Amino acid sequence: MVTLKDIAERAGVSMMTVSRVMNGNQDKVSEKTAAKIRSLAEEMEYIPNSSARSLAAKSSKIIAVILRDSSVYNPLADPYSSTLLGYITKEVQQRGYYVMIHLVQDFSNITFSLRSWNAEGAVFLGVFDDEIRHIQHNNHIPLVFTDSYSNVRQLINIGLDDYKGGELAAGHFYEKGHRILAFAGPFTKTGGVISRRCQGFSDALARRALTITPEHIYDLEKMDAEDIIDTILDDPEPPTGIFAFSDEFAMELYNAASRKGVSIPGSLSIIGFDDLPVGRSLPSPLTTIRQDIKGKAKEACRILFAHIDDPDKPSESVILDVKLIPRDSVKDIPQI
Amino acid sequence: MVTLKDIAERAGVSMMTVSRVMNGNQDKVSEKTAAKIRSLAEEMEYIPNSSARSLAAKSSKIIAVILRDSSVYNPLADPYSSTLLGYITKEVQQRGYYVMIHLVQDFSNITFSLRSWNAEGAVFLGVFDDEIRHIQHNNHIPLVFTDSYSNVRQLINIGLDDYKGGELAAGHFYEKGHRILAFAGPFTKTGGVISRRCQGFSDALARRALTITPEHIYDLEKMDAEDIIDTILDDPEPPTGIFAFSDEFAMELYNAASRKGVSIPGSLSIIGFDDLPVGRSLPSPLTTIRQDIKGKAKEACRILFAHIDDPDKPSESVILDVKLIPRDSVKDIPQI
DNA sequence: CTGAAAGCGCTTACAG
DNA sequence: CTGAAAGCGCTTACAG
Repeated sequence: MVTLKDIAERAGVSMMTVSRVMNGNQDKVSEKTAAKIRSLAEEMEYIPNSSARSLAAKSSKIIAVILRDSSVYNPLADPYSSTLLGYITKEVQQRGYYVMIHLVQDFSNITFSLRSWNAEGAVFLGVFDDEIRHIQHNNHIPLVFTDSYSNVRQLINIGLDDYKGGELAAGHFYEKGHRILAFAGPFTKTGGVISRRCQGFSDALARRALTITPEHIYDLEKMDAEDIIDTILDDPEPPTGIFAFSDEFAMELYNAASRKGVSIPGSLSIIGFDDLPVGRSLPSPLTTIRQDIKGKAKEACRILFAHIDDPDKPSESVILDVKLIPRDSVKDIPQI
Repeated sequence: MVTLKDIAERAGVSMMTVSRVMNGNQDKVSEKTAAKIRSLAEEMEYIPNSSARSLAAKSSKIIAVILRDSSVYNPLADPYSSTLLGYITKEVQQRGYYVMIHLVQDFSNITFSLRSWNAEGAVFLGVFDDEIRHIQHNNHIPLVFTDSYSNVRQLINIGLDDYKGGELAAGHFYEKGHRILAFAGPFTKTGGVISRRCQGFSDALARRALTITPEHIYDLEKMDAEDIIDTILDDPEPPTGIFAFSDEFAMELYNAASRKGVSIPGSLSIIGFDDLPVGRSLPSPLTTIRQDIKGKAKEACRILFAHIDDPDKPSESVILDVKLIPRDSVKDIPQI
């Protein structure tokens, strides 16, 4: 293993000079010496030891990305989370930092890992509302949350205008002539995000003198796509349109409907959320609320690194816009 | 920050004794001292410094997971890769190790990262046939490849019986009365895996006196799902069944067909590969070749850690079995 | 069963 | 522009 010392000896300088050159502090080294050291480093295939740097400089260049784990579920099987993780990793690597993944069930562990590796920052995917306070209290590095709704002040969060997403869906259904609507999402699990989408949806309907009845709010903690279609089939006043909390679930609904002979959008219209590639390829391409996942990753990392550079920067949250993407999964119902 | 030294002082022992207790080498420490140290460590919220341990012991507890990156594509948007990554991460964490992700375009970089962090092992996702030799030459830690076909001896690879997968698909189509078949997959990109699936498919057909014509091998580097359906629609002797290289693409085909009024399996039958959840929820649930992604992750990690424990262990490769899962996307064509 | 010494490869904080 | 000294928090390899 080639070390700074080896290079220093062959260059006839001290370790410090080599260290300075390797770290790009070359304003303080003569260009001649610097060039010599650089070529020597290349020739000798010098690779700096990250552990040693981390120990001495207290700067690890490690960013932890933390996802909620469960014993039954693989968190990276969710396309939204894994896509976001992919973009975040790209952003982090581009800055010369490294990503360590942590799948956690319990948050007492996370402090251990963060501190043990002296992580310089962390990004949390998924919803961790309850634990935010606790996590922030124990970790004094920049912490970026995504999709969190929390009362904690001094929070860095990259979120979406979920409420507006709900409004857009309601508006679109309304314009297309739909009057009885439903919402489907997992209510307990994903916390704030889902309830905001539902709230925006129902408020926007209320403004148009429409109400979404409690029976038309399908809780995915209690039923799946097939159950929903069955329920609709038995419903004396069935909804003509459903707003699904995600494209992935919209697709499940779509397929469950097809299986049971309910045509989309003929008998039932659907609006999804996310605008994942899968929606575009459905037989009737999915009308959806688009969010910019890549943009979310970029913002998360921009803010994260701004805080790493300047720890005293006041915390800043970003709410990204969402957009209605009308495609073919919502039927046009002429009003008499 | 609490260090070994702090605990040692309060316990009235040397750092070495504390170190031994923290690392579980307690056979060499009196139970009384050990208990005292353990409770002190807990009280003081001691968290070992991984960088220091890594530097001193030359054991980092870091496993690198390496995926091929591209400037246009997000490798974690692929459900197979991200699912596998998730399971691998669970396995690694369970053993008290840490996962660092590396998305790489060029393999000269990977040696840098591996060495810099003193990674104890690496798992490669995706296909890296050409570069395997080079990677192995530069890195002398356990390296586990997945889905690789390579001539390199001394290779640790966790693969699948892709050829058999092709045979199973062919056999199933044949039994169901199909006589003109097609294959769809990206030929240049994914290297060996795809061509083995295709070869198994075509060989098994040949054994039944059927040939798959070159025009019926659709290369996804040159066309997409819609193009394939168009081609079939214009085909004087169209295939009645397509074997798609992945469930994800099978779903795209499925939807493209529906959009163009080609009913599945009425006019066109499809067999996928992987058995991802998405296939099960299609209107006609997808017949597919199942692979055990979780099992692949478990095997990869089992072998990886076996080699970390014993570096002289001879390299061992595993070929996991695949299985036909008949569902509803293949039509029964009665033979006259 | 326990400890003193040396060292892992780097950086910080000086001094010149 | 350059370097000698001290130290980051741990483990290895002894010695007793």
